[in-house]
Parts: sequence; structure tokens; C-alpha cells
Amino acid sequence: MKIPKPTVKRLAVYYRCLDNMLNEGKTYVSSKELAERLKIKSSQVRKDLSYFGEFGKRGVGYNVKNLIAELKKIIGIDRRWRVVVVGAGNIGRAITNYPGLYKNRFDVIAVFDSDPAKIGLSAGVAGPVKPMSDLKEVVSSKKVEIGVIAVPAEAAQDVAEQLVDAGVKGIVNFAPVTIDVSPEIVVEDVDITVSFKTLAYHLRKYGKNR
Amino acid sequence: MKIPKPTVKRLAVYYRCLDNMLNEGKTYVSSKELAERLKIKSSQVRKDLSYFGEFGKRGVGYNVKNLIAELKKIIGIDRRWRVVVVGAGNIGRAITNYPGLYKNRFDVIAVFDSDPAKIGLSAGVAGPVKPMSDLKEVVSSKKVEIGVIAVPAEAAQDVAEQLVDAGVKGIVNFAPVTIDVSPEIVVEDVDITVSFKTLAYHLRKYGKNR
DNA sequence: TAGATTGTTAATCGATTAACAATC
DNA sequence: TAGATTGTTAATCGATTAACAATC
Repeated sequence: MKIPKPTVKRLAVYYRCLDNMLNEGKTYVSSKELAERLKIKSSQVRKDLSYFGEFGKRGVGYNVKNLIAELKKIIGIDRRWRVVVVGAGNIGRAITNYPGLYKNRFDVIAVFDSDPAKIGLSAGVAGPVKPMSDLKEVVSSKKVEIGVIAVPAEAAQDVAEQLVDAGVKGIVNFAPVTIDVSPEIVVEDVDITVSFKTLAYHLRKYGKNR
Repeated sequence: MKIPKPTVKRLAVYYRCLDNMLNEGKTYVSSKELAERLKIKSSQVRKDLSYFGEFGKRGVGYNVKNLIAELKKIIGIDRRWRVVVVGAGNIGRAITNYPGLYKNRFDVIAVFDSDPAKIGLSAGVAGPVKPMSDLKEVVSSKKVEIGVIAVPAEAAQDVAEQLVDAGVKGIVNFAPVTIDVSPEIVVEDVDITVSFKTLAYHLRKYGKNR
């Protein structure tokens, strides 16, 4: 069955929300409660989940722990993923040491940079920064599936090609350019400034109406 | 006229792409070229722009410089915005020192943290980390419009309330919880792990088909 | 049983796309 | 003029929502 793209994004949101609810001590939750917390409709929640199976009990709701476990399987985080980061600048280092990534089962196992001055500097959890010449060896020997591009726009395409050549299957691209790779590689683009710009757009609009 | 939400997001994408094209020395661009670069349809580009005016010349295309200027006005970045960051951890520091933010006309003017051990440490471009007790004074005296939440989930709601109380009009929330503020405050949620999870979902799916 | 909530259908709503007259 | 590309309409496609029978 074809899954709507927005549904896939929301699965991660449900997972996060349920995790918070579990911490609050909730054992059961209804689609209504979940929807209210996320400011969406309860029928949306039920529809999204229904693409993947029947996880609730009529009249009762969903068992929080159980639904979390099911979502882990659906999202693909019932296992750990190995990640390398290219670029030891602000973004690269923040990603590498972001506890939320490890918590969500992504292990950054190495950080690379082309700047000789940065090689050997500590990159926190991922040990010292490694030279680009080590990339291929590390990716293949450690069976790394995901590469993160955290370099300036000019270098992004070249880094993308090196990552693909080294053998990663997916790329998270923080560089502000569209990269061009073969279609079997999954690419997720993240532009940190987009949310600020969207905010500016809405703030401006509100201002105009006053 | 009602503007589709996806259109607003794409405006920022067009802006970024045109900026890259300008750097490549392009003076005119057609909707076809822009669309190919972004892997969308040319009619989508034209439709999106048509909500805001007529910016092209039939038979010729769009003047790159001119379209950039128009998009700046539409998005709301024909002026600079003042930003404060709360949380001097990995994410807070990366946001503060991210050159792309400054380039896109967002000025981080101060960083705050509740941890006494972090007060006074350098936060790069924004000077030393300030205590939360200074937040209200700084926001009002410097006329700050945007607040960034870069604290752990548990502290996010409290920080959101302090930011609103201090007078910000919009919030970019990096904490992995939905925050609850009065509806005239514009909130953009950013979850860094979502793109990794979406990647995991697609990688898993591809694997299954093999 | 009575009350609650699921899973699913069908209707509605919103976004994308093709097509083409207008016009540079 | 001939060729190209816009701006816009109308058709299509996809996502959300309301409604309700099923059932815990």
C-alpha cells in the first residue's frame, strides 16, 4: 500500500510524543489524547496507524509501551544505525554530540574533515577528527549506512560523491544545496534556516494585519 | 488569498537555489531550469510565484537578481531579525555560530543558560553566556522578536513561557516536545532526529524490497 | 449491558500538474 | 515574425476529516 509522505513524518512525531507520555507514567492513550497534544485530528492518528496494522483496543485505546515498540519497528529504529559525519564545524560537532541522536538509536562513529588543522582534534563521542582519506576504509570496515554532510555548500556535491563511493546507503544533507546522487541513495535535506524564514514570513504577515 | 503551506516552505528553497545560481553567474532563469534543479515541476514554480505577483518575462524567464529581491520581500528577510538563544549546549552554540543564519539576516544577539557553570563562557558571536535573569531586560531593550529554545525537553515549556513573557513574537523550538503558548505567538518546531528517522524508514523499506 | 474508542469508508478539502492562451 | 516561456485555468491527484459500524 502507498503510504502518504506526511504520514511517515508524523510517525516520528507520534513516537516522540508517546515516549514523553511513557515518562509521565501513562500506560494507555486514546487517539483523541494523542491528537490533542499534537494539535491534529484524532481520525488522522487512527488513519496513519491503520496503514501499518491494528494496534489499539476498541473502547480502551492504545497501550503506550506496545505502540512505542510497534512504531520502532515501523520507523526502522528497532536496531541501531551507524553514522559518519563529514565536516567538523559548528553543525558537524553539534550533530555528533547531540544526545537525542544516540537516544534514538543513531551512533555517530566517526567525524571527518578536509582541513588539516582540524585533524586529530577531539570530536567528543566520535573520537578525534579523521582525514577524508580515511573515509572509505572506515565506512566499509564499520559497515556505516548513513553519512551526514555538514560542510559548506561548495564542498557538498564532492562529499556526497565520496560518501556514496565509500558505500553509505543514505545521506542527511545540512549543506544549503541540492545534491545529485544516484536514485537508490536516500537523501534527506535539512535546512536550518528554513524554519527561521518560515517564522519571518508569518511574523511579517501578522504585522501587516495589525 | 490563501497561500498553501508547502508554498511558503518552497519560497525559502527557491531563494536559496537562486542565490546559488547568482553565484554561478546566471542572470536569467526559467521556471523549467529552477524546477529541474529542485526536482519539482515547472508549473509548481510558476504557480507558487503567481500567488505573490508577476515576476517573469514571457519568452525569457526570471531575472535572477530581481527575483531574489522579490523573494526577500515576500519571505520577510528584506530586513534583519533579532534573535536570542536559550540553552548554551551543543545545539544552542551551533545555532548561535551558524554563519548561514547571519547571512540570511538573523542576528543572534545573546545566549542564555540556567546553569551557573555556563554563565560567562564565550558563546562566539553573541558574547558571553548570560543568566536567565537577564532575559527579559535584553529582549525588551534590544527589541528581540525571535527566541530559540535549545534546552532539554523538561525545561522547554518553562523557557517558552519566559520568552513569551519577555516579549518575543516567534519561537523556533529545537526541544523534542510540543510547547503550549498563546496562539498569537508563531512557533516553528524543529526536530533534528526526524530526518534521520525518515531516512531509517526509507532505508529499511528499500532493504525489504531487495 | 452501557460507554468508549477503534478501524475504515466515503466525503471533503487542499495541492499539484497539464495544458494553453497571452505575450515577450 | 518564430520560438520560448510566462501566468492562469481546469483537471487530477493526494491527504485530511467526519461519520459510524464494529467491538472491547
